[in-house]
Amino acid sequence: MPELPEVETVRQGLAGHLVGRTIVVARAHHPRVARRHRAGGADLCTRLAGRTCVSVERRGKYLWVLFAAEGEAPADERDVLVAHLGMSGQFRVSGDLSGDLSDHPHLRFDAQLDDGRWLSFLDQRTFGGLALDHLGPDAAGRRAVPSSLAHIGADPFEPSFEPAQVAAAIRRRHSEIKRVLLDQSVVSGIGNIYADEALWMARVHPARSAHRLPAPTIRSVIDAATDVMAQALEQGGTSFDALYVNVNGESGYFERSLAVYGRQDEGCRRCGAPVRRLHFMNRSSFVCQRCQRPPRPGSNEMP
DNA sequence: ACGGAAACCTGCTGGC
DNA sequence: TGCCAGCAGGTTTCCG
Repeated sequence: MPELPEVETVRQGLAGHLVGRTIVVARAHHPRVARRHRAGGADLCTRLAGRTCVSVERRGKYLWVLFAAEGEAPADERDVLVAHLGMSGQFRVSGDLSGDLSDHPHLRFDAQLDDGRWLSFLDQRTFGGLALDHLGPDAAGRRAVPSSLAHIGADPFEPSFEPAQVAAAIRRRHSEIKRVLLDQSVVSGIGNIYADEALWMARVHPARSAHRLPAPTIRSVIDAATDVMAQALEQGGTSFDALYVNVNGESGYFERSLAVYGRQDEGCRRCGAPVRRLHFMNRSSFVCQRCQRPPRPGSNEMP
């Protein structure tokens, strides 16, 4: 569910409530919420108690809370709480529209803060999760990120993101362009919705070979992805239903702006031809078949 | 290295 | 009304 704009909306909301706050007590309510924390949920909660939040950061679809140093850990090795929302994760802060969540059927974790508020993590499908980690250098050596995220590439909103370099990396892949866009190690933050929107904007069919696309075309796909995610962020992200909401329990409004995603058999907003739904990589892709021409079978498109 | 499929989950929708 | 298949915005892992 949540892609970069939705996760960034959550990050901003969390930062407003968590920075400067200390965790009084933490509780895990479902075993899967801490499955990435090797020592388990009880250990996670014990270690979180007493920690003070310094900042909330993000790369791609991952969030992390940076804690104030305990002892003499160097600044670039500090402890963090890493979070991923998976398909249906939500962070909520009490005092918002949601009221008391302690009996919510999807409550997986919560923590009381020193201002009396509760931070709650709800997750219907339990693909999301939390883990304690520490900072370390990323693969490019450009930014301190949680050690478990070292393999994730920079996202388009990071200062270290170099569109030309990323375009070249994409072009080296002998794979379909949509598959490469969804590979978080190349560029992070893009999911199924914004991949389809970016490819539509750039008039590129998702099954085209990344290797055979002209460099300027790949660049235009990257620029389109950046633009569409920036526009979505301005509107608080994309919400189809109550599964995606910000920390106050409110929906985003970008759904009404989507050009192709979820618009099967409706008219392309550019040329009016019907939007088609393709089954691709075990998921759905939405394309305008007039604007986005498929690779010709005889073109040696996928060598 | 690449493509495909399955795994991890719950819940909703639509067809019969 | 009930049942079942299909589907959902993500990531990881295995297999050929």
